[in-house]
Amino acid sequence: MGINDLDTASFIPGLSVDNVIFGFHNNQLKVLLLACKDQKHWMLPGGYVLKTESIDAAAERVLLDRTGLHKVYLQQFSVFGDPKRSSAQLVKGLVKSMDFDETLNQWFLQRFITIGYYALVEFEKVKPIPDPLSLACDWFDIDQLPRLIFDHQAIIEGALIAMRQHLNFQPIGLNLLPSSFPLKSLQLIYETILGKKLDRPNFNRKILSLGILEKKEKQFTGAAHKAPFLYSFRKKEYYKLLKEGIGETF
Amino acid sequence: MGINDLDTASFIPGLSVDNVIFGFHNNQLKVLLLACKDQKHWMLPGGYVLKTESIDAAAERVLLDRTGLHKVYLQQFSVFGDPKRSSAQLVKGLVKSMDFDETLNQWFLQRFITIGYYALVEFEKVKPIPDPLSLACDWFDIDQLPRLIFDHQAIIEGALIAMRQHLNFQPIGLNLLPSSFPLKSLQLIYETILGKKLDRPNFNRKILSLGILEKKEKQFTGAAHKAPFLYSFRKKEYYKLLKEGIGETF
DNA sequence: TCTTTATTGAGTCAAATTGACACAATGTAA
DNA sequence: TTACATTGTGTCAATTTGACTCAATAAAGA
Repeated sequence: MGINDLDTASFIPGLSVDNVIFGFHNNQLKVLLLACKDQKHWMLPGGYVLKTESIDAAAERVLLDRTGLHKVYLQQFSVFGDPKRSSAQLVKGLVKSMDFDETLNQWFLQRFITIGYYALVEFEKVKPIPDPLSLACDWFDIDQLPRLIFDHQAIIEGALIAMRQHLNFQPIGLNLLPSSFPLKSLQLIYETILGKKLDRPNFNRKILSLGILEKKEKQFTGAAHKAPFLYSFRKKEYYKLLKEGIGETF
Repeated sequence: MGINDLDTASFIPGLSVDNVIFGFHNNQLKVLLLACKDQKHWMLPGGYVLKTESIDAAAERVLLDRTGLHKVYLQQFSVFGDPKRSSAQLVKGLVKSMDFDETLNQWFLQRFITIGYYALVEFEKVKPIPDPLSLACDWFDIDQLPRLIFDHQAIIEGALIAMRQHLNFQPIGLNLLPSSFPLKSLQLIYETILGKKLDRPNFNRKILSLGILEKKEKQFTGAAHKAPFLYSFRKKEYYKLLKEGIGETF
């Protein structure tokens, strides 16, 4: 699809969705980003909402285009609606670096309200696909993000904060990890999201006591130490617990 | 302001905000609603976003218009963007019962995406004010809601679910209660939001152990039983705890 | 005035959970 | 054969929870 084939007339004007796509790899939480054609900024994979489409469907569509993944865990978490969230200057620079016709220029220069979603995907299953507006599509460590366009840095931070608050209500670990995984991976996800270290024996004891994990065979990783057991989620039990909120005392 | 003075040109088309305004009175959680002019439905106080205004500011403006309150606790919780969320039939009926000019008819017939906010207000301070599009403005018990327009029932339910998940992160009790209050009121708020009964002695023990409440004088209510002590929030300590999330073990 | 009633404040106690550790087990590399 | 990094398991005191009692008290009724 060429750039100028973007059929702006079929989209709701002034509204976009942006996806913060999280994956877990090499013991690190990662975010999928697109390289702007100005060669200076990166941006979140985002898109527009068709006039007949639900916003959730729009977010799914964007995710499919960028990752090739269907049926991925997607959670709307916040709307970003500051009138100055996209600096007019930056937009003009970006638009100039593209090869837009007049209609498209107008489209990109309008004020956008964007709906933030975070997506949790299994890293290994993703084949990053750049879109016609970008040069590349790549994963970044959550704590080593490049310079981002507009308020996209704030959107990513918002997603992390939202995840922290959702940790006991949404199946976050389940969707980031492959079907079987060592406990340490789950612990690292919790640590990254909560932004603090957890005691390993205590973490294991607690997570196992919830009865949502099933022990599987050992994994021989080739690393110079004892091989860990693998676990998988007992989905039914996990979802049941999440309904009430895990470990909510009140 | 007359109905046809609504200056649609200055608003972002297709976008609205709806406020679920909660108050606590007579030991009940209540929601502020407006009566539609079709005499059949009630609706959430909502409004549109000015082209130069942030969405948060729009929600504040609506709240001020309806309650007369400034600086109220407002929390965005979800976007409702199903293309069929407002039945075309119902809209036509409503529009007919009004006295709109053609521009306004068009305005109301378009597809709207609405951003849901919940507001927590001190019941006693509110003087409900109907708007030009409605017949009345009144409080309803959360468990005795009237017939509501569009997806407003779902929006209210969404607000409650969001509050349940925010209970340990947002100052929910503080904003619903007057500056001093008996512990039982706070307990009732927790019970309503969580949808379950709590043991009084245990609730008191736990909430007091957090160190966020300050004991004040006794209150003589005129009721036929022992007068309860009043408490007020120690805001600084409360906010400090909320940053980490109250009672989050992981 | 005495009793009844509803509700509050405070306390008990066994069971469960948490936090802070120690220590042995085990795949690879030196 | 040893060293090393990391895993599985265990301990234990301190704290918290859940399920209760029970006395205190403000007003209403007898």
